[in-house]
This record gives sequence, structure tokens and C-alpha cells, in this order.
Amino acid sequence: MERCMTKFGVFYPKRFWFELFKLDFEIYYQQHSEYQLPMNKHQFHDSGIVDEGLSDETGSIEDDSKQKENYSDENDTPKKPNQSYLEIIAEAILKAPDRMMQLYEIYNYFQRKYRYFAEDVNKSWKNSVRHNLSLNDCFVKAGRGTNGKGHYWRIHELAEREFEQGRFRRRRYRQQMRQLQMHTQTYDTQSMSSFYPPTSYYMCSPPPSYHSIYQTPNNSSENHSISPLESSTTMPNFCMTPTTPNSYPLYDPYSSSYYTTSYQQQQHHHPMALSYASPNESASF
DNA sequence: TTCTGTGTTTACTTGCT
DNA sequence: AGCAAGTAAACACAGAA
Repeated sequence: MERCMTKFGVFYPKRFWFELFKLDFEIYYQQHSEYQLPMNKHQFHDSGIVDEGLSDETGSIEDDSKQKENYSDENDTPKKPNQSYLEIIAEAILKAPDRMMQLYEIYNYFQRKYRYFAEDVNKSWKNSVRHNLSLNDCFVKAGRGTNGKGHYWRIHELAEREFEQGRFRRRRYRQQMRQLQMHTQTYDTQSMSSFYPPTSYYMCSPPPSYHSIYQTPNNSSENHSISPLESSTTMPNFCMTPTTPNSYPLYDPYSSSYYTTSYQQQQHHHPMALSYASPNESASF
């Protein structure tokens, strides 16, 4: 008999999960009708997870034989996934049609993919997700969400390339720079060069479909003419991006100019102020 | 005003090299 | 020892109720 068991001993038919998640995705794609293609492309398993890329790994909702291997004890408590938070977040965002996701969508992805997260009652993992988004410079904000809560998150272009190649690394340039700034009064750009990526990396602009989908009502007048190609090849490393729906100042952690600007702005303040200056705040002139 | 979700940061622990 | 990753917690902010 096909069924799923939670750690509370409650049985749910697999069909329940299938319908639940299918509905979730259907609502999403109905709201974004241009993504009917991906909807058809990503076939749902009876397990209730999207076919493409959603591996039936630890704790995911899957067939009974596999489940037995993925439970750590006789209470059928899901094992913690082997994938790191960073990997799962990156995977989720890369699978999104526009390669952008809001926090709640990322949560949903975690819960869809791993039973461990779906059944974790204390929700501490959500804190970890937020922590990872904030801490890792590979995740950048891409404008306010349409529901008024939070931002869209996307992956930095440079990191995106690495992720696509299966290289997931944590980047904490911000913190490292801040620590260095706290401990050194003299600022020597040359000595910081090891923190900087090649200057040829730019912020990528949102995909062409971005405006039609995510444009917010109060910024409809902001119609920008920079094409994706143009922006991706000519935009400076650090800019008030004209390509996001509400001109959200894109923060480029990979850009040397970010740190230069940030430091120049902040060096007039008390050094302790650095520890609470977020990149975006620093970027807002 | 309060509540809730979100975002940022720090401190600490654990495991690996 | 140093680093990466995970966890916990505090705090601030924005929007909704």
C-alpha cells in the first residue's frame, strides 16, 4: 500500500502529497501563464516532487523501499540531507523559471524535496536558510517581492556558473573585508586583491521576462530600456540597477568597487558602525 | 500598536583537513 | 589550528491585522 508516514505516526497517502504539491505548482504557473511550458516539462512523480533535478534523496517523499534507507532510526525520523543548505538553496533558485525566488518559495522547495524539512516542527532550518542567504555572497537580492514581504533572491552570475558546474562554495567576502577593516587603519587596495574576483564579472540583469511578471504597481512608470545584453556587458560592477522593478540597488559582493565605495563611505564613521552596515545600506546613496 | 515574516549579524559548536 | 557548515539567538525593519 502506497503511503507516507510522518514522524508523528500519521499516514498520508502518497496521492495527498502529489495533489498538494501539484496544486502548489499549478497555482504558481497559472499566475505566470508564460510558464506553462516548464509546467509541462517538469513532470510530477507520484511522490509529489518535480521530476527534473529533484532527486529522491534523503528524506524526500519517495517510494517505500528507498525510504527505509533514508531514515536514521526505527521511528522513521528523516535523516538530515547530505546536501548543504547552500546547495539546496542554489538548486531551488536555479530551477525557478526566472532563476529568482522569494524566501517562502525557497522554504517550499526545501519541504517539497526533503521530508526532513517538511516534518521539522521547530523550524530552525528556516533560520538557517535565511542565515545562508544573508551570509553567502553568492545570493543577491533582486528587488522587493510582489507580496510586500521580502525580496526576490537570485544567484550571482559568477556563482551561478560555478553552481552549474557543481561547485558549491561558501563566500564570505563581506565578513572578511569587515574584519580586515576593523583591524587595519590603512586601506591598501593592492593588499586586498586576493578578495577580488576578476573585474570582468558583472551583475547580471534580470531575465527579459522579469518586468512582465514581477513589476510592482507603484513602479510601473519605471520603464527602463536597457536590454539584457547591454546591461550584462556594459553595466559597471556597482550600480543603482535600472533593471530591477523598483530600482533596488544591486549589491555586487564580487565587485572590488563595492568594497572601495563601502569603505570610503564608512571610514568617517566609528569603526564599530561597520559591523552593522549591510551591503545594501552601504550601497544606497 | 502588535504580530508576523524577513533580513542581518554574531557567537558558538561540530566535523573535516 | 583553521576552515566550512550548521544552529541558536538577538535585533531591526516592513507590512498586515
